[in-house]
Amino acid sequence: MYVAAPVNSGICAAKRSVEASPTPGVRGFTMNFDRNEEIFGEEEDADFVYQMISGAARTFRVLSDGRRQVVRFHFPGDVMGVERRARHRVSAEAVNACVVALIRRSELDKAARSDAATARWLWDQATDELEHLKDHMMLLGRKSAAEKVAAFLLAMAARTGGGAVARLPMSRSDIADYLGLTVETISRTLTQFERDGAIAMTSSRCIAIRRRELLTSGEEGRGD
Amino acid sequence: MYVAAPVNSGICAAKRSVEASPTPGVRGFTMNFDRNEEIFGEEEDADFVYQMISGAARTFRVLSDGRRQVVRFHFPGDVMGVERRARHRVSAEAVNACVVALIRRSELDKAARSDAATARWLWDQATDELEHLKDHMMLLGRKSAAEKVAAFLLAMAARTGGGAVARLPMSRSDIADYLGLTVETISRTLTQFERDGAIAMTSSRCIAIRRRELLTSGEEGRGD
DNA sequence: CGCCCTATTGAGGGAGATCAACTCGGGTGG
DNA sequence: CCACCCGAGTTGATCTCCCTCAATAGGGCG
Repeated sequence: MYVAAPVNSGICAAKRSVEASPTPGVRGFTMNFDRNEEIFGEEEDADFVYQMISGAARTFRVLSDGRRQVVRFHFPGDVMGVERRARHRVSAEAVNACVVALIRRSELDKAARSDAATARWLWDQATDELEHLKDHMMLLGRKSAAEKVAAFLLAMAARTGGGAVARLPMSRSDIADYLGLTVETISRTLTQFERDGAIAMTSSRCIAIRRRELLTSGEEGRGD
Repeated sequence: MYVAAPVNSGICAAKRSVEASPTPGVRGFTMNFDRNEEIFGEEEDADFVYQMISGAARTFRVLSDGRRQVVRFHFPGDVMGVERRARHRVSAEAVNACVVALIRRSELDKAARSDAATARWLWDQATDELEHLKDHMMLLGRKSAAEKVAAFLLAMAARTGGGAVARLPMSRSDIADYLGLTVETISRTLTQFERDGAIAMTSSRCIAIRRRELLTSGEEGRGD
């Protein structure tokens, strides 16, 4: 069950700073967010596109009864808030303290119309997300808990430390809502992986891959 | 909503025919496909973008052991095969006999660079699919079988016959692989809905919505 | 009419959820 | 420095929803 995180307001004044452009041809500014702070909300006007500079964030949707689905975790370089319509379709929160570059959508659109590199960048961001979501649909709809957790560990390991160690900035609850499972199942599955010798947990947020082959059954091996 | 111009069918012998453009500023040609025929395959070169003229199609991915996830059903006006990379990430098949317009990707890209309307059209297609996939992730990850089937029925009813009747061109197996369930569960859930008086099944492929309120619990009511 | 594919129904089992207790670890204040 | 506290994580017991396996019923087309 998702419970809204307390948001420390009142420090917004100092948080905004003029900054160099993280994207081709468009200037933006950065904001700092604390752990669990909202970056933007579902149904909010999609006036900005957000690019992660440092830290990690999650985008997600919540049902009226509190069930939550994490759509994606975002790391430095990743973009959030690219939408078709005037309003966001997901909410975004900081997983840990992070810095985010905000680019005004109107300026980005204008730049994209004249600058091919910006248009291309925007297109790549959208189609990159499409690919990710298609992959993740296969996982959500058709994979077992063990396969889900294994795939997640390998993906997290791939993006940090050369694939040998998965560092997890997010909580078990975040992982559960990302994989369509519960925290208990995440925990039990990791314990089982450790018993099998597939992984070693230095701490709950730092997991070494010991025997990759035990985690790769059901992998699709596209390797791009 | 894009409505297809009438296309002269019945010329299956010569499946390819030069045809007018379904998209702004780009000429394409159409092809006819029989039920269950492949339109394009995963890992095939993404040389074309495909627009449905008539009939229905499914895009999907398959794991090595045969598990299948249907990503989306496509109806007249919908586009398939918009990709970032050089190869398709999903396969597409005809659900029933259908006509599809093929637009060469290289020409579409060229047109998009010079023509704002084409660029806009391409962008809308991609972001439209993004929205759909985000909606569907919530369904796959966090909804019960009854909620999944109910949402599917309402979505299908919405696109045919003013929302009162859902006409289903696809099989139970297609629906199951779309919703992350089994055919048996689909069947049982529909039977239960009928017992509850929520629906009436004229035939297995034609379902009337009788008491919409019984199907809308857990709906998110965005209404756009 | 008979065939084959699709859909439905039934019985039983299992993967993962739920409910509950306990442990761990990091931060805070005395 | 240590006791305390509180959130995060783990573990256990039980339940249940949905899957699996199996048999039966339609329904379209030759």
